[in-house]
Amino acid sequence: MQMDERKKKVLHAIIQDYVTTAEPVGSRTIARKYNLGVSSATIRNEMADLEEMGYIEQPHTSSGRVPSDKGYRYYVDFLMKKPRISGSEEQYIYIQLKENMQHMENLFKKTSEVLSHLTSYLAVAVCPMVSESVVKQIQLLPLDQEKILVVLISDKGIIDSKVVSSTITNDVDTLRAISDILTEKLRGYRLQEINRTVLNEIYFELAGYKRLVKLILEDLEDALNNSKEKRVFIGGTLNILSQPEFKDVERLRNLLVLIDEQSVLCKILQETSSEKGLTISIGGENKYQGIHNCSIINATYKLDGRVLGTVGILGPTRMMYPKASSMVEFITKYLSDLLEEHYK
Amino acid sequence: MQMDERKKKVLHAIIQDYVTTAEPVGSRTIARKYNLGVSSATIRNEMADLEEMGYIEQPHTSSGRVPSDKGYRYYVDFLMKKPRISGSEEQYIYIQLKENMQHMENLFKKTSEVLSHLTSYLAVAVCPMVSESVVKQIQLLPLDQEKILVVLISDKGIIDSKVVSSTITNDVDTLRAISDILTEKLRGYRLQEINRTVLNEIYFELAGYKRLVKLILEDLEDALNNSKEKRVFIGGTLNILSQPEFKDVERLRNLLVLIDEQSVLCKILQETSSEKGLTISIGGENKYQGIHNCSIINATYKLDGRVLGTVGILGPTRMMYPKASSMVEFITKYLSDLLEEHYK
DNA sequence: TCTTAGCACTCAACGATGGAGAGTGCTAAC
DNA sequence: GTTAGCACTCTCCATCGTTGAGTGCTAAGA
Repeated sequence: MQMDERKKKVLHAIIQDYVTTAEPVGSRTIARKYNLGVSSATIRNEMADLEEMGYIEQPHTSSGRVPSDKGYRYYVDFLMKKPRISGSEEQYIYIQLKENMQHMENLFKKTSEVLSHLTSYLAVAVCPMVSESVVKQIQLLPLDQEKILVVLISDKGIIDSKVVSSTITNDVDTLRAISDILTEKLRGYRLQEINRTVLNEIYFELAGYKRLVKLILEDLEDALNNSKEKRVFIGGTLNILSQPEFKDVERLRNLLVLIDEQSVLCKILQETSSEKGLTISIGGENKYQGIHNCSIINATYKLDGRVLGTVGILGPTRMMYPKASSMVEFITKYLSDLLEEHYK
Repeated sequence: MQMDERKKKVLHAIIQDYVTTAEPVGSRTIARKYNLGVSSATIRNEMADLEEMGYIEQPHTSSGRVPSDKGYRYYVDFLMKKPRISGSEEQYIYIQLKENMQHMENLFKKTSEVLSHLTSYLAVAVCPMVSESVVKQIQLLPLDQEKILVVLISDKGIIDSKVVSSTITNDVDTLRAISDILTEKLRGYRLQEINRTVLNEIYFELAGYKRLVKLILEDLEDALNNSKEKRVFIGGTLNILSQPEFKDVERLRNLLVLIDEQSVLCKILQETSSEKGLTISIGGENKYQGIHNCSIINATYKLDGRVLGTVGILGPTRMMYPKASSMVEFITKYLSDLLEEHYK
């Protein structure tokens, strides 16, 4: 069977209607609300065809039709038009994000808030991974007799600070000297690139402070390992409660588990995203079982051509794809611009 | 009417049964399961009395009884015995918390996780307020041509670091000099005590860097203001989904709003807690409307005799008060010990 | 050949009906 | 003061029409 113009229009109408009402759509509704110039009987025939082709489904005989994953996929790929986002929304994004440029974490926290607020879905923003950062400076500060503060500064201003206990020294000048050597040796490396050779050099030069250096390097490694779970921000948890598909507590649980275990969510987002712009995963296309009735729209932001992280939206399969897509696209583009401007 | 021994036993039995089953308790159930040595008819008479006194309620004629807020209050005040927590639980707490002593934030995050895990309710841990901290050191580090990193170190190792833009200077030695002056002037003050006089002194001594100093002091103030919302950790969100009282999405929403707006939750906890140990607020005793069907058990932890913060449990009014109380009490006591040991 | 009006059919949703069961209050006997 | 017995109440649950939205099919019309 072929997908002719009228079938496309009918499919489009069904999806539009279903997305707003969340109720199965009948042939009469289509004939009345979307004037395609034909009667409900004709629509009925088209719908039977669309069902045969797998684009729509019938929850039970004698109910209206509901789009299938395949139907949404066709819609997303060929039918929908991404709207330009409105001037006021644009302004809102500009203001909110610019205000929070200072701290990387605040920036992405705000991003998730803004995105969820503008779309009424769940929004997820993944901070740039520490492992992608380039070491800029390491500074040791004496806290008191036995404690030293280690501050790690990266090119993107990501800072990890940690208190390390050491009885070896707390002399300001000694610590400064150690800081300088560490900085000199490690500057310019990405955290994940730091290798045996460099470490050996450091151990050699700072032979007298081996224990202390070891603690500091362990700290670095910790920062690497912990970074993943720490750096996911989720906004709009409450929004999902308004969606009729989550009126059922058991379904809700699936999602809340994800929110609770941020690392899983992060992984899903990372895996889904592709290098080139916007990605949309619909229902069963998602690998993770728990979100087979959800869709994810996400996009990556970049600095210097390198992909730094992902921002996305998670909502029911019955989602306002055009608006959500525009939002995600716009916000990641703007994030890239901001980062470029600020850290270049 | 008087509260005699048998009435106490009946009330105790009703509460015990209702807490485990979540179903209204009938006279026969009491007579069968809790051998009080009398028949169901006698229990029935006692229950009628207890209802008249306001300790129990009947959802509708011909259903069993349910404890009222007043009933729980009587139970908590006079009937329940707080159990000693088990050795394995004790060990679990010791290990989990000790492992996370390094970072204040990790410690309290873990506290909320441990507490929620051991009780199956929602657990909330409030980090020591920054405003209670005493300034120990302020350090300025040059990041690049235009940016300076401000690190604030307090007596309890709480650190706030922020990037400040300034074109005035980025000379290492100048910054060090400024750091020293700031540290000297502010050391020993609690953040909330920093007053006009001190600030004027600082402005006077650092007249040439007024703009920079102003930025830094604004940073301090920010740290103060933001600290509240940042420093609440909530564990066990998923636990509440298992409670039958939250099978209804609308009720659930009330709680999730609280979790989303952590500042409110924090405030509730602060207001509820009293100086002297454990506090229990039952149902309607809570001021906040949204949790009139919840109870809060919380206690404060201290350092040096000063109350630093609060740790608590939030669950349905139908709660395992004895176990939860013991847990909260034990964990706050242990937190106090840990802090004493570590920061004294 | 495509479109449409008409009609019989299906099925979820809703409300009414009527036991079954759990629990109560009251009374009278112990 | 306690208890057995009994009538009564009310929720819960399953059953059963009724209603209404929607379908598929057929036959007539363009």
